[in-house]
Amino acid sequence: MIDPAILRTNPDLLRESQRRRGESVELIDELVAADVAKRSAQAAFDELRNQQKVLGKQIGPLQGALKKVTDDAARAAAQAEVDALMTQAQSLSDQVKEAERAASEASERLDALWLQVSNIVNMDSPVGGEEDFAVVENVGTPRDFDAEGFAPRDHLELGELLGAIDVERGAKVSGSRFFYLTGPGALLEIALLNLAMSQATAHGLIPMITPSLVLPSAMEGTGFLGQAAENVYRIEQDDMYLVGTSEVPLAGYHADEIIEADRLPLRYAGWSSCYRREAGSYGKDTRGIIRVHQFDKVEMFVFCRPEDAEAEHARLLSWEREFVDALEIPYRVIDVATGDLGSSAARKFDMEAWIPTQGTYREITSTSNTTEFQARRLRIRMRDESGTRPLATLNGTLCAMPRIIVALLENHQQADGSVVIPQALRPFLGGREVFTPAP
RNA sequence: GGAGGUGUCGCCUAGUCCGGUCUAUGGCGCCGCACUGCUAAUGCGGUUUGGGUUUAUCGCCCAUCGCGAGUUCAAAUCUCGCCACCUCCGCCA
Repeated sequence: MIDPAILRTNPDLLRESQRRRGESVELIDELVAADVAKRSAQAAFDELRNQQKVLGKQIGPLQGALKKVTDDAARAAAQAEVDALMTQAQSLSDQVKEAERAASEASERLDALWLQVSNIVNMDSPVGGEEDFAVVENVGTPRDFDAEGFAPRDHLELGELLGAIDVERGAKVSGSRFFYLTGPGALLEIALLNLAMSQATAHGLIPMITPSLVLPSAMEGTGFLGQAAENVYRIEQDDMYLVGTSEVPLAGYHADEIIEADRLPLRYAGWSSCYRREAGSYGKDTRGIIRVHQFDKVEMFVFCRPEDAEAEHARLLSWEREFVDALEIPYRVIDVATGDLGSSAARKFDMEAWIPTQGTYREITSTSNTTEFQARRLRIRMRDESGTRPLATLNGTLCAMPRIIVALLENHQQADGSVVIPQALRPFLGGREVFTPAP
């Protein structure tokens, strides 16, 4: 949700943001009208309610006094007075109820519209759709397998050769897009987890293991029930959702809280399974584990002052790069275009790893500055000298297991199908230097 | 899953039986001011959150007693549903 004051002071900013996203500009006009309607309905109710309270305050004492009157004539007079007030109060009560109904309807209409508005884009984000990203930097050099004299195997072939990945049995047990990590594959994930967490704690992030099943409020608050809703698993029987990222439980962690400014920034590294329906991606990435319904991920999440958010965003990106650098994987960083930001992000940087057998870069991390958007929806505020106000939240992938494993296997493979383990990972694999094909 | 109990403005707490000066009591903490060599102590005032009104200050109005409905002229208080926590029982990795 966006600061409602912007609607009154600078609606054109909202219109421009919607335009850049390729979303409805008319929505802002509806919003302006609904905002006016809501305020006037609320004011009408407030006024009537005030009258009702004033009247109510006269009735109580009068009724008390009535009991003490002994003189018959005086009693009748007092009774008449009470009756008159009661009559008045009764008709007022009907009006109050009607005004209250109107006010709450107007308020719900306004809220419903607000929920449709995506975050205001950062004006530095490249404008356009998925293909209109800007490349920020290329890091590392893809290997020249021709020069090395062999054709690279893809990650699935390598994974099966090493006894590390089993998608066939994944499909047998859970259907397509599910997999097992076996033997060295399982050890590799655990090592990656440990490397990620040791880096995260070295930077002062608080390690977290989070719920992966959440209430609708957490899902809605993080903005995943908008355009992204079709990719979310819902447990209908209990009205809960499986999270697609621990961003959801980490953001929700401080919902409804007011955090003292001197505790900020609060930085977390959450570990959880992630579930994605991958609706509408039939036929895409059907081979291997690039696109799966369930995987594990270490996600960074930050709560900070809004004025620090951009610097914090740069910091998250630098930590993502540090991790991928340590794994010696070639990659590029892209500045995601406005049409591809998702509803919550004002700006987003993705890291894309070079995948030799695809001859292209594929997304392995993503870091978003969601400014105050999620904090407003989740009612997370901070308190400093100037009072109480929403804070900013940011998130970034530290290690999404399947895609890191894909990049690792493909980029570090050797002609005989073995895979060299990057130096940084070896301490977490008992000093092992290479994975070799199972006999 | 069953039975019982609890939920009040940062923390603790009064109020709930029996609806109306509850404009929610008191303490702690915190903020401001005063007093005082300094500190401490003391005194006075302030201290939930959100919205509206106001150029702004001051102020005024509305909502908010776990959440939501209901009864009533009027709900912290009565009724119903839900949620969370605690105790006991049952079941369970």
